[in-house]
Amino acid sequence: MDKKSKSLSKNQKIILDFIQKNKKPVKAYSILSNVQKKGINAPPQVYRALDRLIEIGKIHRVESQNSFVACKISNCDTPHETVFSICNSCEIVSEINDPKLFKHLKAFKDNDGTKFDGYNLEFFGTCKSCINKQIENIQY
Amino acid sequence: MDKKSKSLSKNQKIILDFIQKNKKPVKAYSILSNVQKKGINAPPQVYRALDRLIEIGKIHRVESQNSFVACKISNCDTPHETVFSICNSCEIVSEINDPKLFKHLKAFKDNDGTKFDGYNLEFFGTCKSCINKQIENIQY
DNA sequence: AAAAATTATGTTATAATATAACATTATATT
DNA sequence: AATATAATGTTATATTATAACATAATTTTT
Ligand SMILES: [Zn+2]
Ligand SMILES: [Zn+2]
Ligand SMILES: [Zn+2]
Ligand SMILES: [Zn+2]
Repeated sequence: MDKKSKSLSKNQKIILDFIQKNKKPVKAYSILSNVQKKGINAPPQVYRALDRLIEIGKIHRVESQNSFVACKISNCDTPHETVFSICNSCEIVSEINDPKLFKHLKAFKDNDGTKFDGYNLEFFGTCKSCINKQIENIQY
Repeated sequence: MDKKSKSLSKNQKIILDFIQKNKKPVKAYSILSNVQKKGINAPPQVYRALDRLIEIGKIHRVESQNSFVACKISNCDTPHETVFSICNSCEIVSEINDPKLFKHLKAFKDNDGTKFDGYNLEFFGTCKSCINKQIENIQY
C-alpha cells in the first residue's frame, strides 16, 4: 500500500478540505484561524498536516508566496515535480499540466552530475483578468 | 542610465560583498550578524539592500531556502528568470546557465492568456559530492 | 547655488512564518 | 495483549520579514 492510498487522519482531512475549498492558495495561519472551530488550536497541528499532505501530493507549497494550494492534477503522483503560473497582481495560482514541459524538465541534466529527484517551476506574470482590469482603469 | 549601471550605495556594497564571498546561499539574519561590525544594525537595512540587489540582478533569492546567492551568470540581465540546482543534502546551490532551457522557458505559454514576465526554476537532488559521501558511509 | 524631490539610512517595534520539545492518545503490527 | 508506530495536543520559542517614522545624503529642477 503506497502513501497515496493510505487514508488521511482527522486533522489532515480538515485541513485538506479547507485548502480544496479555496480557489487561491492559502497561508498556514489563515488555515489555522479557519479551522480553530474544528478543534485545531496551534500552528504545529497545521504544519504537520501540511507536511504530510505535501508528501502524498494532495497539496503543494507555493514557494514564492509561503502558501499552500490543492493539487489540480488528477493522479499527480509527482508531488515534487510542480509547475505553477502565478499572477503578480491578484496572486492567483494555476497548476500547469503540460506533459511536454514535464518531460523536458525531467530530462534535465546539469554539468556537475547531480542526481535530481524533483523540481519546482513558478512562472510569474499578469493573468488575463488582471490585464483587462488594468486596461479598463487607464485614465485619459 | 539603466538600473544595473547605477552605482551601489554603501550598505548595498557591504551586503553584496558579503554574499559574493560565500559559496553557499546566505540567510538574511546571517548576513546581518556578519555585517554588524560594518555598522549595519537592523533587519530593515539588510532587507532593503537585498531587495535592491535582487532588482538589479546582482543576487537572487532561493525561494525554497529563504536564502540569497550572488548571481553567477555574467551579464545576467534577467533577474527574474532564474534556474537553480539545489542539493537537498548539503544545500549547495548552483545557478544553471543553459540557454536552450532559458529559451524553452521564455517561450512558455499557458492556456489562460497570462502575460509572463519571469520565472524561477529550482531543481532538487543530491550533488555528486554528497552521493560519494553517502556511498563511503554505507555500513556492511 | 538654493529649493525641491528622490533615494538611502537609522531605529524601534511588531507582524508573519515555522519549528523544538515534550506529554498524551489513537492506530496498526506482531 | 504487548509492542511499535503514527498522530495529536500544548507551550514556548525560533526564524523570517515588514510597518512606521525620523533623519541624512544625493540628485534634479528652478
Ligand atoms: Zn499537483
Ligand atoms: Zn490576476
Ligand atoms: Zn543570475
Ligand atoms: Zn550536496
